[in-house]
Amino acid sequence: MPRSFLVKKYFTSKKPNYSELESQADPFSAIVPERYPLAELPTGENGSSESCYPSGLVWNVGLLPALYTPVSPITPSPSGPLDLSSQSSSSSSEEDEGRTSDPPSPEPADCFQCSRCSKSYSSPAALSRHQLSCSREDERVAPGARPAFRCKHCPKEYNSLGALKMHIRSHTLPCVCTTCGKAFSRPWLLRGHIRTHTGERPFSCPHCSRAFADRSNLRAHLQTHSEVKKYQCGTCSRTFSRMSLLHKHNLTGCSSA
DNA sequence: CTGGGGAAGGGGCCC
DNA sequence: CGGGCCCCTTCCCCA
Repeated sequence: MPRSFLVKKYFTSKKPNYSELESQADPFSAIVPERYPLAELPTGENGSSESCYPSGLVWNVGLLPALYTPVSPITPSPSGPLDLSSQSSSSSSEEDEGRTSDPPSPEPADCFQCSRCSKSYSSPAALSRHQLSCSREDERVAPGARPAFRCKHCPKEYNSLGALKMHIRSHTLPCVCTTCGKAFSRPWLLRGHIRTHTGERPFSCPHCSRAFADRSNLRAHLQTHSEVKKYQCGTCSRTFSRMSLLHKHNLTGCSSA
């Protein structure tokens, strides 16, 4: 599956107006809201609240047999699923025609592809990073017993139908932003995305005036206020606020190494 | 070049 | 079983 964050962003308003958000009286209430502060779904001309369609509308459960392969040793049932090659191709063409989160592929394809899951990356380093987690994932999925459900869009396998269904959403991308048409696998991903349109930032830093649309980004930001950061280089003991920074540090060669 | 912010993906857990 | 949320992770972009 193409990963949307590998393609150039096409949203225009990159920097929201922070001043609109600094008026929050109690930053802690914003950090730990009593209820998760759902972004208001756009209404009116920006679209209806149905930007993410209820599962019954777009996510047609009846299609499931066409989307996974039960590989149960008890029920081989080769005649069970539909012709999945045509199914998956029609589905992927559907993604290609607007359901995908990617812009219409003006760029050359990434040429470093994972042999396990077929994801593509633009550099060998990115691919090798991915393969670390991908192989761990395989081991997790199949520590000994063979998983029961296999995705028809990629080689991933799961030992529960629920897990597979969840995964398949990443192919079907049923949650569509009515503002920009971008599609997402889960409603809360769409809600987070909608905040990029509305500028809503419910997660405020208690130490400074910054606010964030995403709790994880706030968490990463909080590391920048900490003297000793979470991720430490084993060689030089330098600490970093993000694992990606530590990884970069290691890639570029720790000076103490 | 580096650090940090923004945006997004996905598995796991809980209800 | 499904939806919602948490948490971690990844990558891009920019100052």
